[in-house]
Amino acid sequence: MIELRRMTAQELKDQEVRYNYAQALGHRMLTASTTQGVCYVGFVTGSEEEALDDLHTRLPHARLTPSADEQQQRAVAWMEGETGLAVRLHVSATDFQWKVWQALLQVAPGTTATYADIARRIGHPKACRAVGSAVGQNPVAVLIPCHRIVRTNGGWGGYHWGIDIKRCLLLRERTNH
DNA sequence: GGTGGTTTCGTGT
DNA sequence: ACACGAAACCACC
Repeated sequence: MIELRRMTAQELKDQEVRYNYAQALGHRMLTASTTQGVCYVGFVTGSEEEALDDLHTRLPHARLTPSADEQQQRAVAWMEGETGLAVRLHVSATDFQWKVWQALLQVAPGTTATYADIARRIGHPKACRAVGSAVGQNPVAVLIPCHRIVRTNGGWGGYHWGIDIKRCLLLRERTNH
């Protein structure tokens, strides 16, 4: 069970964020959290510093401290298949991004949806391109399954952390479900 | 089946 | 006000 909680503008402005590196899905990952929940999950595709840069880009006002906590550990366990635990997410979003990310949570494991599907589902049937942008800005990889969104014409679409990782995630889910 | 130009809309500047 | 996307559509070859 994934609980999605939205940061207020005030929370975004002055935020204590703890971050920690972990191993999941056969990759090195970076997780981060506020006192309210997990605010970032990303793949470490290069150096740890580069991964931290990506986190800092998404939360420019956060005060980053290296530290682990229970919500981060739950997120990692969830990715490894322990989906019984509740994981609380705490993310900053525009109204449009909020609708898109909630729609992503409705896409079941082992299945995919297209950018146009998501556009229809949130009531903006022509905003497929804007949906693409919003999907790409998802700060919580895997738990908010932006990797399950593909192109109408059958293409893979893109992936913030590299198309190879997206393919791995989809192939893995396809065989496990 | 593949390519290229056009449409479309939320964001960051 | 303007340019840019993790897109889609249509025409044309």
